[in-house]
Amino acid sequence: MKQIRVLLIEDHFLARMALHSVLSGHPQIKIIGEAGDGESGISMYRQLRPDVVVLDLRLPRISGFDVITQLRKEFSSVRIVVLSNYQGSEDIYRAVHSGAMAYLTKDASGEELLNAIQNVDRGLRYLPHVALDRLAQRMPAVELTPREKEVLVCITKGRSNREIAEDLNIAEKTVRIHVSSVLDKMGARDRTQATIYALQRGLVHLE
Amino acid sequence: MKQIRVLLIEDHFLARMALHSVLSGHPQIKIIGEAGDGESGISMYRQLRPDVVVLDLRLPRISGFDVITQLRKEFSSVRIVVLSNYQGSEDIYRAVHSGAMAYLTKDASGEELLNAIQNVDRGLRYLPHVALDRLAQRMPAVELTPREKEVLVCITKGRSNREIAEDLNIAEKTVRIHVSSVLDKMGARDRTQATIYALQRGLVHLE
DNA sequence: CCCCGTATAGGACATATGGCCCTTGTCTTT
DNA sequence: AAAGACAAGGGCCATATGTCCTATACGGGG
Repeated sequence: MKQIRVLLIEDHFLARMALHSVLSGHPQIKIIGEAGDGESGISMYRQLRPDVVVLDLRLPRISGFDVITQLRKEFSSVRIVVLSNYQGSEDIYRAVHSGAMAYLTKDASGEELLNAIQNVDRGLRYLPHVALDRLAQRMPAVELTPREKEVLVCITKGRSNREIAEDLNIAEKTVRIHVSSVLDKMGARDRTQATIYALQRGLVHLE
Repeated sequence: MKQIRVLLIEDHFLARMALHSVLSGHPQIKIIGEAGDGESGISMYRQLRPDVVVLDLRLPRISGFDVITQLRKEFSSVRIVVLSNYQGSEDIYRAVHSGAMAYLTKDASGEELLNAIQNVDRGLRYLPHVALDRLAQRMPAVELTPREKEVLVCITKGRSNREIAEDLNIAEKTVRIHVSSVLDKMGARDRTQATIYALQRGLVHLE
């Protein structure tokens, strides 16, 4: 029976231990490598050519998204299972559209993880109901323009229109325009709601 | 050599596996029970009387804080190590003041966890620098009154002053008063900043 | 009994915010 | 060449937000 060769890319020690003990208990899985950050994860992929990568999205230095993009560029057939703490629609969307084949949150069960890995190894997607719901819920995906994203980030930092104008070296009038379209596109009534939605959807993150 | 008898209270399967594999690998630790929610955790404590409890703060149904409070009421000498995803000062503060002896985040190393358990078993506190920093940082802890907390919660849900007035059945004028003192006490300039701070400090949580 | 904290609320006021109108200039796509 | 998206900005205006001052009422602690 063919074993699925798995590479773990996960910075949290405890989470790595968890994955290790769940997966190594299963005869069909063989963990052939573990990386604690994106760069070493990528270079281990180059050397080991695993069947499936299990990837955390929040990594030090470079993000999980970057890892997906980079791996897809070099190895278009790479099979990636994303394992994230965040269930914001934006993270799911970005991960799937970067080329991830599965998206699990860290409250997943062992079976779910196993199923995901097996499916992904066969080239099939694996998205739990929650993830699909979030994606659908996001669907009215009115994309923000780059400038609007910048403005949104400022808003979620608690900056006033005037301050944003100074930050971006534009007139406050222009900031208002951008704020208006951001609110419109996000379905928010004011900047506080926009901030909450942006955080919920994973468009921005705290700290 | 005396073994430390540990009870795990943690709802996430993967996290339980992680704790299990980290701790059971160490000869000085013996896991004598695992619970997936607060109620069963408390009843297992009554039966097993472990030396140390390792507790997650986010649990289904009743919170980790409630577990701490309840256990402290019945067993004043209970030794609790809190393991949380959240590093907001409010969570740390509430956990420590409820009677937790240690506070670790889930990016902790194996050694840290082990040290924490050993210290706590001997009746000593174990708070990493980060946790102490957060506590200190919180210190200008101007307590919000009950009403102000209610108002703050409404604010962080994106409600307008008028809506809050309807929610709480008071005049909008009164809401403004409460909002003002909330902003003042939190050092925020407007409701958006208050929302951000409240989330960062763990005073409220999303979803 | 009086003071303080809390919750309630009115009046007045300055400013921030957000909506609606319109214009200009630069790119890209058709 | 025309159409469309994006960025920048002016003018006008209604309303939301937040502050200051004053006042009433309830409750507990000194």
